[in-house]
Amino acid sequence: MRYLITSALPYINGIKHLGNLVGSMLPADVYARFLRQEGEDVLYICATDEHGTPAEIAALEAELDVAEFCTRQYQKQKDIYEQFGLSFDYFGRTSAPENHELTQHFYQQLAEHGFIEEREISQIYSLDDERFLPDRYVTGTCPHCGYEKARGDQCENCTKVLSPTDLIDPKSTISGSTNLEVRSSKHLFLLLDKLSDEVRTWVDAQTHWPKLTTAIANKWLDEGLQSRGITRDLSWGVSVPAEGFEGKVFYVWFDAPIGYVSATKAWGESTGNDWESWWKGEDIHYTQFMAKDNLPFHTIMWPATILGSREPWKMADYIKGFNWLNYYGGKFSTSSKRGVFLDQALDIAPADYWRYMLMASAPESSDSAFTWEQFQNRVNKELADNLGNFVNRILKFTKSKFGLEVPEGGTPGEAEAELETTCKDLVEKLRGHLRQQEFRRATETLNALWTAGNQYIDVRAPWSLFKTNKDEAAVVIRTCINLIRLYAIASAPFIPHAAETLYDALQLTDDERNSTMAAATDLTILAAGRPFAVPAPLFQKLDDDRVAELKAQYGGD
RNA sequence: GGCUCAGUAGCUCAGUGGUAGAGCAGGGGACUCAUAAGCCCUUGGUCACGUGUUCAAAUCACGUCUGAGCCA
Repeated sequence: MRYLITSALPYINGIKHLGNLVGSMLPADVYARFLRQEGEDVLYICATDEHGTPAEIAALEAELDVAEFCTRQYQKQKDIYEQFGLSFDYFGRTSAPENHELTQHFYQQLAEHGFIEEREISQIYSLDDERFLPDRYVTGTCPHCGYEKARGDQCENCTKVLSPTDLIDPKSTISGSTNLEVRSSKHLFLLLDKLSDEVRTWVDAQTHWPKLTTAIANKWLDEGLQSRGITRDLSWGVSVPAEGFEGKVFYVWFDAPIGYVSATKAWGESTGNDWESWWKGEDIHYTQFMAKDNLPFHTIMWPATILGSREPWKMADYIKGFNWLNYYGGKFSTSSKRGVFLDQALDIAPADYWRYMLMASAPESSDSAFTWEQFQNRVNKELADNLGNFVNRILKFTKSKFGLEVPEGGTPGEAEAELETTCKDLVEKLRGHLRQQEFRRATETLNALWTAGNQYIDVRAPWSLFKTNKDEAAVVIRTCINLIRLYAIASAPFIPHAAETLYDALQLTDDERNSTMAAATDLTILAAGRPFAVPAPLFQKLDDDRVAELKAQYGGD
């Protein structure tokens, strides 16, 4: 079995926030790292989603050509994800040639099998902007309540749904121009209604999906699928290979999921691997990660595209959907700049702190809250006190009493056997949770594993044994140093940078680093006489003053 | 307006028919190797409210209230 993993494609228009990270890329990365460690064949693919009006608008604001804008933003996002330790096998772009080619291919397949229809639709055209405007890019006075900044899709004041032609004194959000007119043009529609039964059959067969995923899929199916436009009058995007559609492109929702396939193709071409077998092989288990707003696209629209293509592309075996991570009661929001963005996060604390904290409070079963106090609490109590301090107390004690080598003498006894049993049980639990992608439970189990070491050392009290029975103390220390290796390996999917620091401190060989966590529960592998170093404390605590400062700076209350 | 989800300990959240749970916070204790960390013990709940189904309800049904979100 090979494991294909994708996380929802981050949109190109700006740096993402913690809410984006926790719901897609981070859990996918933890899962990918875990499976690789288990010796599985893994391919983890992601890409930036680059087409659509918001990208064009953002480029205008930045006074850049849209292609240039996207290239810069792509590089920025890619750098940040690397700093967060996201281990993509390939991080592509939907603007890449492979995606143009495959999008046109999917379209042609759909057209050939009768799932595409041409229709005439009316849209607002801005003469000064020289472009069609999506409904929400037109503002004006609401005919119902008189609110002057009502959007063309809905009035935010009275919540009535509008169409842009309802607005009094409509103008372009982009330029403020009032020089608007209604123009009709031809567009292509994907006949989702004709694919509805096939999609439902597929959804019904997915008995192991999380409740949230199934609920959203069924809701869409029960309401009845409508055909959806897949083209737009824009220049930035994948051109439409059909007569009379010159100058039009595919709508972003159509070409974005194809980015999973096309980025895999780009990976294959750049590494000389057989990319197609990952999408058409029989031995593939495919998992998708995303936040709940993306579930309709991945449970309905994208599967319909694949089914309608009449080609054997791999469909998701498991779709892990996440709820929202809220920031003090409201949503994180890119457009209203609310919450903590990834570049800011890295200025505040190292990546591992965020990785751990976010996975420990991942919004798996319902929306969950981010607060600075909770961040402080998890970092201080769990990372610094439970794990970091354990490493520090062992290595410092060993250095001062025995020197910088694993001490010799004595033989493991009953307490060591008991500890090993506890570790084996907890590691099996942890592996189970990770296999099931239960990330909060996984971090709880990881904490229990760290606690087991603190319990062991407190019961054995090598600081007392050292005075009466040096050999016994040496046994405890050897066991604890092996425990540190187990901790590094078991924690590595969550906190890879800290794990690396521990590998280096223990001066592990490549083989000793690349062990499975199950094999690392043997607490006698690192034998007497091995050298080690004492690293600086693994995690720095956040004090109350710092938290108050962050709350003030980021508006948490 | 329709729909979905949520309401469980001071806080954050687990828990889908069988004696209410975890972490943190609070209280007490023994220890001292360590980033005053760790370990042991412990206080704390009318499971939003009401009615019903059941031998048995946090859990199922209906209704109400509150909050969040989605859709038209």
